Amino acid sequence: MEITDEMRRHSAAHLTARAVCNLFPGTQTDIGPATDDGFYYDFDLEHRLAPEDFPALEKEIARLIALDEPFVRAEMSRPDVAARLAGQKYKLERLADIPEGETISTYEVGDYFEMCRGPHVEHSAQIGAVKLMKVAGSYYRGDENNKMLQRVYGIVGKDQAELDAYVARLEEAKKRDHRRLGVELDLFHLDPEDPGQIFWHPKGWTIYVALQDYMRAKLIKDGYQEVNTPAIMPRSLWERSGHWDHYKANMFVTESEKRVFAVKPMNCPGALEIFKSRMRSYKDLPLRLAEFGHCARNEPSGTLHGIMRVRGFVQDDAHIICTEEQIEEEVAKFCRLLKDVYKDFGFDKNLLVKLSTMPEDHVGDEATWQHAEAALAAACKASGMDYEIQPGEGAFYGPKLEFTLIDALGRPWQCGTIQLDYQLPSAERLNAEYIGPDSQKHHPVMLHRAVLGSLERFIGILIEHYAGSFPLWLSPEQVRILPITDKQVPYAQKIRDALAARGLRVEIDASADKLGAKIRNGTVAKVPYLLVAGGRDEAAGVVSVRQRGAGDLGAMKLEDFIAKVDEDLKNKQ
RNA sequence: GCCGGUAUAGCGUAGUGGUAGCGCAGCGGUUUUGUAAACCGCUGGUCGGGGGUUCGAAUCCCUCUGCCGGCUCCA
Repeated sequence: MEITDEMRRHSAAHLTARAVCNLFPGTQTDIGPATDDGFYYDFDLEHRLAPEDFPALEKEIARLIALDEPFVRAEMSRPDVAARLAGQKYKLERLADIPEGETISTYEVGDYFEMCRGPHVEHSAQIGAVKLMKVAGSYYRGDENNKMLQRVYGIVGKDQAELDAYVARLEEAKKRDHRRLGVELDLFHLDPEDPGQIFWHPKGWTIYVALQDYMRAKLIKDGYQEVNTPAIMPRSLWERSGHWDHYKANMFVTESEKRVFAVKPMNCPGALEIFKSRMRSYKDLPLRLAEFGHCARNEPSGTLHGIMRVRGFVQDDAHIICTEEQIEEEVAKFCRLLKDVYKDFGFDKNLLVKLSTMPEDHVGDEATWQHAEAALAAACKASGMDYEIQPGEGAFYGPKLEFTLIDALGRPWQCGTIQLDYQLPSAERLNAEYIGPDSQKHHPVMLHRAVLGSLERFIGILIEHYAGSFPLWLSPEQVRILPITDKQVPYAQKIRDALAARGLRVEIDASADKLGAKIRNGTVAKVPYLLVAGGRDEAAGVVSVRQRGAGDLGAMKLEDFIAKVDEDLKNKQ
């Protein structure tokens, strides 16, 4: 039998549970699966587990591995399993979940018994080396109304060397963390006094604007019209839209002269207000209204994360108001746009596509839902993207496609999305109408969609994706000119003016530093091109080009450098 | 919001009950330099806020806030 990583991780989880039970008698165990990069196990015990407990636990795990006992699989009857699990209340509840008639398998290693589907390693020494990483709270069955258990996370290596290599990789990944690079590269800061709100510094805002301009050009090419709607809108509107009932806890509410207003958490009502501002014909559909709308959501404090999850952010939002027949083509059109955009950033294998289907709590009849889900699926397939289905994870008003990107530490973030909405334009909500070919009034369907998701989150992903070394077109400082002595500063200014006239973002390092230090500073700042301008260069009318990652390219004429830069910009390098 | 951890200068950190240190950055000066760090000097901290224990608290306790790791939720 081939021993897989998953088997070793899952088996390590069992031994971790055994170790915790050995060291802390009376521990209640829940479940402990393998994950993409290790495993976890959930426990309920009096003692608060802490990293200080890890050395003792790891020692015990190592001891159990060294015993090299076999993992013995058995199939047992329900009462027999229940008898063996006596006193383990979570295990017994899990046992009760298993449908009648299904085979119940168990694994036993030494004196440790567990109900488990497996598969496992044959004997414990095959696990390798185990390291515990962190302990965190986790609701039983993932339900916030349940008791919070203690979850221990661990990683597994075939041997100590592989484990060490994995830990080293994690350390490297941490260096890409956007929270760290954001400060190091002077892109933005977050003020503890105003949690979840971003202060964009000149360099970060340059990236932001470059990304927004890029997206704007794509939208206009794709038949969108850009609009802008108020940041603060009245309670009455939010009541009609349904947000007051369903989303109030996440809204910042304010007041003026006894009237209540809320800062918008979403842009959709604004778009529909524009649609409704005059009589519309079926000939106006699909109407694609794009908005870089700034939204404020009062997210729970524990969910905030750098610039990925904040309370103030801008979506590259758009609302497509169309007929039901137009849904499929509009979704397909969106998928093509998204794919085209993501390709420019090299997102491919770290992209997950999910189709979230009808939840239990939903509006609308089932046939409509099925039609809508099929339309999303077909459009997704038509653009050549594979998706996985998340049953019951759709919004109450419609199904959605979610496009999730992975950050430096392997955490998923939903970025792009397209959601079908029959509800908001309906008579019960904002009552949007158009005149059909039959001269009668009809309610349109609305698609909420974003390609990047939020600019803030997407830039966070980009910082980690590029490890701060942005491609030329996004780099806040594209070229830095390094005069070797004060004498070349006028020459440097001449070059700077010539490049700036072409729209490039250029700075001069006129400090008293030596060339070596200027190069180091430019390298640390991850500037794509450093142009050395010394006496020799000035005499020859050239610049000595140093490219990020490639090093010294030697001297070249300014027009040759410009041609090179144009090439990079064209290729989004 | 929940569970756990944590908080020392802009950033990285030392300091376990007895006068808050170091590196980098910043600022001033000297140096005018050819491909990853010149030299000298200076500034900067009511040790996250509040309360308590103590003759004395960065250090021990309580509490609030932020942050970190997860969970729930989400762009």
